[in-house]
Amino acid sequence: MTDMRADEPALGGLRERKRRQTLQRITDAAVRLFLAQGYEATTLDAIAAEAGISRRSFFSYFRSKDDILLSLQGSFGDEVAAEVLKAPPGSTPLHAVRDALIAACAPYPADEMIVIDRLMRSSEAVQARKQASYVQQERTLFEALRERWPDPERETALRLVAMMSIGAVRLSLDALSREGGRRSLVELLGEAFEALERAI
Amino acid sequence: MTDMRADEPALGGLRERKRRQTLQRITDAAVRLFLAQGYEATTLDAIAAEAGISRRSFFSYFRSKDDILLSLQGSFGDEVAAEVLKAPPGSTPLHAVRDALIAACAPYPADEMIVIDRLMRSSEAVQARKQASYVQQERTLFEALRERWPDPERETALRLVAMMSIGAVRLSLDALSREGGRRSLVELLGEAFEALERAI
DNA sequence: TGCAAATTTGCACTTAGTGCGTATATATCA
DNA sequence: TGATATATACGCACTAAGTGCAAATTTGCA
Repeated sequence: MTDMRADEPALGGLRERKRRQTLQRITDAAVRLFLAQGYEATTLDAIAAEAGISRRSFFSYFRSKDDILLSLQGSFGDEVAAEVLKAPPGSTPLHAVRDALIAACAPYPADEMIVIDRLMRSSEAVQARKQASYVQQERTLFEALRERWPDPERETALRLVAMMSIGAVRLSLDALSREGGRRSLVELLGEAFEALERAI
Repeated sequence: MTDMRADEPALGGLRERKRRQTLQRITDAAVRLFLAQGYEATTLDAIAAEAGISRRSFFSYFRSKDDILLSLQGSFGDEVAAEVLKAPPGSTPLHAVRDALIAACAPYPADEMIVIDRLMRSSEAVQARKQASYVQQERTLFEALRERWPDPERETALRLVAMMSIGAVRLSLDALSREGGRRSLVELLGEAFEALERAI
C-alpha cells in the first residue's frame, strides 16, 4: 500500500501527508462499510474504528457523516468554470460549456460514478444535498459565464445557459445510472446537448 | 379562533377535525418560534410545549423538524401537473406549462412566500431538501407532459421543457427574494419564460 | 353503555454532533 | 540539538433528533 508515486515526492511536510493519509483511510473505511451494511446502518463509531481513529477525531476531517459521500463528488463545478473562462474567442456560451463539461467528465470511470450515485441515493439527506450542490454549481458556472461574456444584455440568457447545462448533467447522470453504464457519460452528455440545441 | 367556515361544515368526524387543528397549531407554534429565535435554536421540546402536545406526539404529525418548513411549500407541483393534463389542443408544451404555473402561483401572496423562503434558507438541510423537491416536481411535470403529448419522439424534448420550466420557477423565486417582492412572482415568471422563448 | 380503534404520552434507547480540556506529535528557530 | 509554539488526537460530558414499545386516554360506533 505504498501509495507515493515517484513524480509526487511527498508534497508538504509530514503533518500534511499524514492528514491526507488519514482522510483517505476514513473515506475508504466508510465506503467499504456503506457498501457492506448500507449507509444508515453504518455508525460513526464503526467508521472511526475501521479507520483506526477516535470518534471525536472523525469530526476534524468531516463535518458530518453525509460529507463523506458528498466529498466523493470532487470539485467538478470549479473545473468546468475554470475551463469556461478559457473559452476561445468566437465560441458560443453553450458550446463552451458543453466542451468544458465533456472534457471534465471524460477522466472519471463510469462504474465508479454509478457506485457513488447508488450510495448517494441510499440516504434522503445526502441525495438532497447532492441536488443542492447542483444549484451551487449552476451558480458557479453562471459567474464564470458572466465573466467570459460580460455584456449585461446577455445576463439572463447566460443564467439560462447555466441552468440548462447543469440540467443536462443531471439528466445525463440519471440516464447513466438508469442504463447501468451501457453508454458513457460523455456520450449521454453529447446527446443531451444535441437535444438542447435542437430545441433552441 | 373559531376557524370553521360556514361552507365547510366540519369535514370528517371529530377525530379528523381535531387532527387538522393540532397540525395547524404545531405549524403555527413552530413558525412563530422560528421567526423569534431562529430555526436551529428552536428545539422540538419548545415547539411541542408551545403547541400544547408532548414531544413524542409531534412525530405523529411530522417525520422531522425539517418537515414543518417543507410542508409550507404545499402541493404546488401536483397542481401544475394536473393543469398541464388539461391543456387545450393545439397548445405547445412550454406554453401549457407556463400558463399552468402562472395560474398556480397567482393565489399565493408574495410576502408570505418571501418569509417562507427566508426561513428555509436558515437551515442548510432544509434548503437542500427544497432543491430536491424541485427535482421531484420536475419529474412529476415531465410525467404529466408525456401523458399529454405521448409521441415517443418528443420525450427528450419534454424532459427539457420540464427542466427549463422548473428552472424558471427556481430563478423566479430567487429573484423574488433578491428583490424583496418589488415585482410579483407572476411578473417574474412571465419574464423568465419570455427569456426562455427568446433563447429557443 | 360498552367495545374496538385511533391517539396521546412517558420512558428508555440510539445516534449525530459540539465544547472543552489535556496529551501527544510535528514544526520552527535559536 | 533542544526549547517552544502549534497542530492534531483523544476522552468525557453534554445536547438534541429521532425510534420502539407499551400503557393510558379519547373517540367512533353499535
